[in-house]
Amino acid sequence: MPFFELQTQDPQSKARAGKITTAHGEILTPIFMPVGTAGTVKAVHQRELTDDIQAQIILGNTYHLYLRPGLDILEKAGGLHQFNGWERPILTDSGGYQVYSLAGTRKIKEEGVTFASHIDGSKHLFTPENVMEIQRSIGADIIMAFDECPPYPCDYEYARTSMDMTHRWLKRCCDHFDKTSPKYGYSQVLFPIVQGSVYKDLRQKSAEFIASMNREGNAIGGLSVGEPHEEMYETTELVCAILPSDKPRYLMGVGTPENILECIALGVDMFDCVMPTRNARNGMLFTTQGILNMRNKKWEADFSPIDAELGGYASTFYSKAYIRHLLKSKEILGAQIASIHNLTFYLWLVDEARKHILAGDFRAWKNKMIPQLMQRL
RNA sequence: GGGGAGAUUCCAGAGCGGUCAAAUGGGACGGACUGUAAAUCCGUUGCUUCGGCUUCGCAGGUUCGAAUCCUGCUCUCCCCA
Repeated sequence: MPFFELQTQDPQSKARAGKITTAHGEILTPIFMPVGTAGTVKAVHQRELTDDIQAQIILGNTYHLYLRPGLDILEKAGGLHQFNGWERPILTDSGGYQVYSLAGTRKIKEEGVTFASHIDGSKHLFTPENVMEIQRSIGADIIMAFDECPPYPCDYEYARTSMDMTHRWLKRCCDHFDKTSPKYGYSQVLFPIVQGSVYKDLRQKSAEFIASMNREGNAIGGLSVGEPHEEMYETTELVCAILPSDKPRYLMGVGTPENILECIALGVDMFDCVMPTRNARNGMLFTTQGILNMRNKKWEADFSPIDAELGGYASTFYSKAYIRHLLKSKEILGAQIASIHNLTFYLWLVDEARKHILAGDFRAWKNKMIPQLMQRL
């Protein structure tokens, strides 16, 4: 069984539909992957993820899981799947994003990155080699290379130096990955990550290097860190043109519904983002009709459902007024319902995209949907 | 009946002669959030024609100047009977 099967190429864009096969099941692409950093998609049960949201794969995070609960517990459990009861595929990020987000508490060297734990301040060195080991212990189906996600803006010299180091780290990741074995009896694959900030020559060089490593799939990192959308799209387009079309392309950390549809049109197959869950907890709902800030007074007495058209229990059973009440009262159920709804919407979005790719009218559908989905209600 | 404490801007609660339209919380209203240090963070919250103008239980008074000091009144709360 091939890891990736390209099923349809949209005639009017670079959009594709495909199928990824892992030891824990298939993933139909394009796909959105809910983020479950600490072994949980925040505020959402596994059963809700499968039955209501129809998530096909979720993320975990190397840095967070290594610090807590720790590798001994994960290994005793038999890996993350056994530990959290999620039987479908898992992808783990390598901690490369924490090199960016925890910039204040880490130090980068050629050997690796030393983090001061955000939990207790203790020092931990992450190297390409031990990050592979940690991800073997976590047991994700897809694991990520250890990289540096540089900030934006980022001057050319920094971007180039950082990219070169990420490439050297990638070789070390691949070497170590290839000479080690899975710990739980099923296979894992390693995705390398394109860097190079917003510099086209660097991105081209990086994409060529990453493609040459010939792994089962490839990722684009270092975007959606504050750059203008145009730069994000141009960079994604340039990189997608170089990354092989017979392997899945994963755009890390993206994004808004608009970002996702535009990048599907550029040839991206996989996405992840904290936006549907974090923003849900903070009161923002994404719906088929547009974006709602549920804390706004205008929903105070609106007893219509969140999104009747989307369907699904959380989106149709509860009224806007009730959700507003829960969120304003900081009741836990508000975060739960909002998170389930937003993820249901995100999975609906990529499923619709896939259907329209298969039907051959993706581009027209995308152009019609973006203004509708992004309007503020 | 006796003794004591207090009334501050939506609420709680600082302030105790000028630097006070009045700290700090909360609430309310608005905003941010993109490989999660996030159930988090930020802003606004008396009126204004932006010169100022009315506020700190009520009424007087002292003072160059009062939320802050004095007198009376009204109302709360606590303790003992």
